This record gives sequence, structure tokens and C-alpha cells, in this order.
Amino acid sequence: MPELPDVENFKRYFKKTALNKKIVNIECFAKDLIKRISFKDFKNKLIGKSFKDAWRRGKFLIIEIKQIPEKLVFHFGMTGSFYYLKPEESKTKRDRFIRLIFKFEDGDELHWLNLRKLGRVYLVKDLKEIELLKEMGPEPLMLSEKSFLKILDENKEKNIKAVLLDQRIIAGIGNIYSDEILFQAKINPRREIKSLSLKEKIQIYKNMIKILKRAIEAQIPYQQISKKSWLISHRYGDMRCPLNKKHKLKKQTIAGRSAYFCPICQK
DNA sequence: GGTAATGTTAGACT
DNA sequence: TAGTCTAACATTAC
Repeated sequence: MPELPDVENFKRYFKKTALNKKIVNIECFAKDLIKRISFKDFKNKLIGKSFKDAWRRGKFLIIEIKQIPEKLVFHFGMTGSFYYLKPEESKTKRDRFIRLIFKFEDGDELHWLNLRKLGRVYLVKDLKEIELLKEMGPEPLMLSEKSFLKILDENKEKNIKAVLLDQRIIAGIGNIYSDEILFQAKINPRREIKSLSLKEKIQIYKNMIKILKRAIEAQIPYQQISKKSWLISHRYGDMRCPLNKKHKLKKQTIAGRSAYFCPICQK
């Protein structure tokens, strides 16, 4: 589920639950998801330490550790989440897709779930060791309209959906929210940047900010967003355009992903 | 059993 | 050269 709003909420969840507790044990059920360090070293480095702070960059979650300079970095891939459990719950609520467990001194546990195993975990001194983090574009919610327009200008030849999806151009937007942004901005996902008017570009910017903010505020995974006026709740459902029920949504491969859009409302 | 799925990346193609 | 497309990764759900 994780795009920017989802990872932002994982961050809040993590900060609310897992900070400042001594780690007493770590278990891993998919050791190849831990990158560039053996599980043994990973475990040795972290046991006895505690998490100090957490922040987000694009779709990455970065955890500061109190006693060492290394940072713990999570990427959730296409499917992933956290689950924090009290000792009495951890016996019964064992999800099938737990890949990593941090056990704390007080008996609480933080579970990292990753159904499709496309997620990754790193422990690095320097975030630049992670290729994509090093090349990551700006955070959309920190971006002024002016800078956004400049970015579009630098990518004139590309397709708008491809640009929104490209983490090196703008961080954190994935397939679902790129579709939602283009739907609410009424822009066809096949459009090339150079064909967009200034007004259309500003529409995209405004909707990007609005949608990301609202999705964060909703504090739920995007699948549960049930706002009828949003595309999200129709792409998995009736495939009707929220602006006009007579319009049938289309699904097409654009920029390598399945894009859902209304061929009539999105010009 | 086939197909598609929220992400990323390498390599081929145009 | 630059942009786009495809397959691969691992696994599940429909």
C-alpha cells in the first residue's frame, strides 16, 4: 500500500509506538530483504540500542538510532506495513507475512510485514549509500508552485504520468496517487508535458498538494479511502467516473503501469 | 491456472 | 542521446 501518504502514516505510527525502548531481540523470516549487511551483523548492531527518531523521504522511512550513527531504513515495496503489539497480543495476532520483528525490553514487539517481499531494509551510516535515496527528487509537499513548474519545464519531452511517478523527479508519488492527481486535475495521463498549458500545470500542482495532504489526514491506507468524488474508490469498484456516472473509466498501460482514468473528463 | 497487483531497476528498443 | 517499454524480482488474491 505504501506511497507517500501511507509511509507518512507509518512514520507517525512508528514514532508513537517504538521510540526510546531498548531492543532486546530481533527475528527475521526473510533474510534477503535485509540489504548489504548480513542478518547476523544487523542484529548485533541493533540489539541493546533504541530508536531515537523517525522521518520520511519519498517512500522511504528513516530511523535514527540513539547509540550509533547508523540509520535503519525501510522501503515497503508494493506491500508492507508495521504492526506494534503488546505482549499479550503477540501470541495470538501473528500475521502470516511478518518478515522482521523487533522485540523490546518491556515485551512489546514491532512487526514489519511485507507480503510480496519487494520491500527492503538497510542499516547505513550514510543515506547516500542507497542509490535511490541519493538521487531522490524534492518532497512534493515542500515544493513551491514555482519550483514545480520549473521541474515540469526541465522534463518537457516526457509524459506527465511518467514524471509524477519518477522518484528522481518528485519523491513519493506512486501509481495510485498519480492517477488520482491527474483525475482531479482533469488531465489525461497520456499528455506530454510540453502540451500542457500553464493553467493545466497549476491545476496539477494544486491537486497534488491537496490530494497528498488529505490522504495523509485520512490516516488510512488508500484502499480504504471511500470518498466518492475520488477516483480511488471507483478504480477497484464500479469503474464509473465520479464526475459523471455515464462515463466508464478506462484502464490502460501508461508509463509502464496500469493507469485508470476517465477518457471524457480528462483532456 | 492465468493474470494483475501500491515499486524499482536493468537492459533493450525506438 | 533521450525517452519509453519490457521483464524481472516474490508472492498472493481473484
